[in-house]
Amino acid sequence: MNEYRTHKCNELGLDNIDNSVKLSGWVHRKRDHGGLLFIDLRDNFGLTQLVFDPDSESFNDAEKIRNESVVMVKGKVIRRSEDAINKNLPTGEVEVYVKKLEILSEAEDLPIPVFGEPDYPEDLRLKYRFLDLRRETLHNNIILRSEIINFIREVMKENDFLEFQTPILTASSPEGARDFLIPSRIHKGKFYALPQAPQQFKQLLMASGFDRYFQIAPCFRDEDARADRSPGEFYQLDIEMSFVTQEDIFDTVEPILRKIFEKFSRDKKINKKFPKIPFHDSLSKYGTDKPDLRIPIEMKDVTEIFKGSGFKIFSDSIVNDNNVRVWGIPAKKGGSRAFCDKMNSWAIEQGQPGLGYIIYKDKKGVGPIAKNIGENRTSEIKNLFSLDDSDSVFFICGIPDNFLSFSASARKRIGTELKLINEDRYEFCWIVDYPMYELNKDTKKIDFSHNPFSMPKGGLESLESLNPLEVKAQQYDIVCNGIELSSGAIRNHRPDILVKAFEIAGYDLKEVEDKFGAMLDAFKYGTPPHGGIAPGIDRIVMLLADVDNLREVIAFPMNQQAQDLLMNAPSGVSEEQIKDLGIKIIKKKE
RNA sequence: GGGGGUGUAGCUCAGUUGGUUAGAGCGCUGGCCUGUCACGCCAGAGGCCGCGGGUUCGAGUCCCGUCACUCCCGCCA
Repeated sequence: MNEYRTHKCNELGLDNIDNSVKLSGWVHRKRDHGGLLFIDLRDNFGLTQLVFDPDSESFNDAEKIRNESVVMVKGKVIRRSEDAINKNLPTGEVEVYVKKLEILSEAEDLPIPVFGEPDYPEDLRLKYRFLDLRRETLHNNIILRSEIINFIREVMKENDFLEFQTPILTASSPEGARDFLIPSRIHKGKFYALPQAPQQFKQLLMASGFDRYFQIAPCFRDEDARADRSPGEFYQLDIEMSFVTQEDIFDTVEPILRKIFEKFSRDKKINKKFPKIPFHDSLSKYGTDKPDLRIPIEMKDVTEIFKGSGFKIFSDSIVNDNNVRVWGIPAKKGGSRAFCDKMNSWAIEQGQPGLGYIIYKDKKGVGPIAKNIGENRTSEIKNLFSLDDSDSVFFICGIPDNFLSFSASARKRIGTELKLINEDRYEFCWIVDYPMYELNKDTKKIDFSHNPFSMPKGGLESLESLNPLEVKAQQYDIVCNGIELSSGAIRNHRPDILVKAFEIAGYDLKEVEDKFGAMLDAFKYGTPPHGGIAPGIDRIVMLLADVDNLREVIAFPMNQQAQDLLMNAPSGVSEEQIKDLGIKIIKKKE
């Protein structure tokens, strides 16, 4: 092949017997028998076993070399004897008898081992990320990521999307997350911001007549991290389309996502048609707008059944406050005292008063609640949830807004504990009909609940005639296995409707012109109806790599405190640099 | 900003009711070993028990504080 190798480390087989070959790679593992020495040589592609015996001139070098050193060997491919074949290795039928070994780069003692990839603390893995990245699992995840992105480009191109680049240094925008700011040297006292998403740019590209846009877009938000949220930066498959309705976007994006998942999912199945679940239905069935549909549990409102019943804790609350609801969470095969008590103590740990339940056995319901509400109501509940002997049902009572997130985690907990989750599936759904506005709990003012640039359902008319909290947006999310992949919307491309929409949220015309002048301007000179979506690339790869942490699919991630332990960012800078920018550091006092 | 978890050898972890010299496996170093592929066997080095303070005759162990990492809440149009 070249000066360093004739073959890669996954290539040699019986066809190459007696060939003289050259291989280069890392010393993965040594097995030294004194009179005979084996080295597994590793490169990006695979492993090949090297053999040395004391006759080889390089035997001494090979004995001394440390793991993870980079070497080049010259030798002859020989057939392994029948009992020495390693079936786990694609090259396991042969080995290379080494005549010459040259050390290209010697490794010191390793701070983290590559071979066997034992668990190591994450801060060490991040500090020595280049070693961590050599380890098989992470190495393969990053290769998978590359292949997925490559395939995405192919599929997008097939669907007539053009790929664009948009600015990284742009202007701060008032809505949304905290911006990363870059001080301007030329315009002292002014700042660029890193884009939270290329939202306005992609809409401007539609105004510029490009019809279909996509970008593997870096997005920057200065917010705190989660396991499924990197601090600082992440990538979106950013999509925008002209002359489309919400349905057109579903019809385009759903097959694209299915294609990507089918290609890379190995053995997991994808649901055939992504159900469209209205936001409010999702909340009342699953307690969240990112439901994990692998859990076959749907909650139901059972307030009417408890009203006037003998279970005073619930029936009194219902009478005292119109907004109080009782929800039931069915638990198939959860009808054991041990399980229900376990759930109850878990609920108490979560700061709840408890988690009441009915267990069904011998054709009837048992437990304190069943006793208090009587046989009729107990069997009404049984029928409502189609329950049977050895099933149970849990109850949550209160104001839904307050218990929503608890109900969602209870549902998830029940599903996990009873092993009801089907791990072999990707269950996608669309969440639709998001409310346009919501009431800010602190200020009691009306806020945009999601993207302020979404087109309200019913256009100007509904903004003018409906209670703002009733207005739905042409806004949607796509969710897979309980992970929100993306939000999207049909955009509000009409200046009159846009101004009205902002007016309702308390912005006057001048503010809108100030902050979104370019877009508002563009809309004045002929802009097609358009909309889009932006699925998170990191999360897609995370799902496909079947890991539960984003750092397992990002080559050089930051830790949870938003530090890059490898490059040592963020770091201090010189007085000179600070002065140049015309800014001052306020020292934190101890 | 708040809450939970963790912190003992390079790593993973054990360490009894507060009681002598803090252990094991992996890794590392040295030695032996011609068919291993998680090679094997023998020996050795390696510890501020995260850090600071307190209680006690005595603290890895109890108390207070603090730091680091991680998970979650807030936040993420």
